[in-house]
Amino acid sequence: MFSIGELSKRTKVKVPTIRYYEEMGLLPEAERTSGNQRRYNKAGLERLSFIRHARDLGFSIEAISSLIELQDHPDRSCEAATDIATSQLEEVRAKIKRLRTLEKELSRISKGCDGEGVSGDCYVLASLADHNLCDREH
Amino acid sequence: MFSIGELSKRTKVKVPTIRYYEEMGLLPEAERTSGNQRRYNKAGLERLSFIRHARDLGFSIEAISSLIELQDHPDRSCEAATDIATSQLEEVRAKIKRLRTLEKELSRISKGCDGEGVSGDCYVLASLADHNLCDREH
DNA sequence: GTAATGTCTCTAGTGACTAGAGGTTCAAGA
DNA sequence: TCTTGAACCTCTAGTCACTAGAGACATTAC
Repeated sequence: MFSIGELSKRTKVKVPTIRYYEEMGLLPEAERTSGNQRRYNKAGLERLSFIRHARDLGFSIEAISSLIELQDHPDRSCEAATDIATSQLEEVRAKIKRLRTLEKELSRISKGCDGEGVSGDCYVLASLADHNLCDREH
Repeated sequence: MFSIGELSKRTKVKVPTIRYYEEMGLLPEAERTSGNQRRYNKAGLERLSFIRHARDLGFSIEAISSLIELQDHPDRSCEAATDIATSQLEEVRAKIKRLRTLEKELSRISKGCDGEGVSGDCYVLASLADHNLCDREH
């Protein structure tokens, strides 16, 4: 059994974040010492690692809730889990696509001004003011 | 002179968002009718278009504040503007990089399970539980 | 025994909006 | 001129996933 600080060190999840996950129902309510401090065991460590890994991959708290629910019932169909992962993948792909468009446009705009003139002549500011100076939709 | 609803239609920025921008100081306080309703002119339309364009490109409210400040002083050096644009570009590139890593990992994980088994055997859930099943850092 | 560190709960703040309540003003038609 | 209905006003609270801070209590090391 170890403290919340120790759990934090091992998982690299900050202490207030651990308490937050407990409040959100991602972590079960922890056991307590006589002085009311939380104590964790290996199961707690594994669950928090799971959460942290899923968060790192961009899953929402809600999605992680569903994934944990499934993990706790190994006999259920895992269709929901693969659905969640697939839609997360699609979201990531959509974000990449959008960011790539932004990147091209920002890169073009940035190159238009070396920052050595005055703002009245600045191509960056002019581009933002007038959408027609843009190459593509964004 | 036209109403906030008309401005909203022309810029495709929602009415409450326009009021929010005013509160944040991005838009100057609008003129009012005797009945206290906001009225805008061409200058207001142009400024809001500028803001919307910058937001679409991912600039923060704070960054836009600085850009507007420069726009209002055409005689100042535009170095700050190019700096802001460049760092926005770098941020976008960093995000893309991270998302690409996530995409690869999520794609690999998703392919590991067709969703037809039970969750006890699900590769998606197993991968999340055990970081060692991952190909790379993320 | 004492001091330092860790932990507790609670409230409020972040960014960029969005939603809703409850009330007022405007523009158009009768 | 009157009425109706849409648009507008302010204010508060909610979103997401935390983060910061206050003030009090617990634990650990010496």
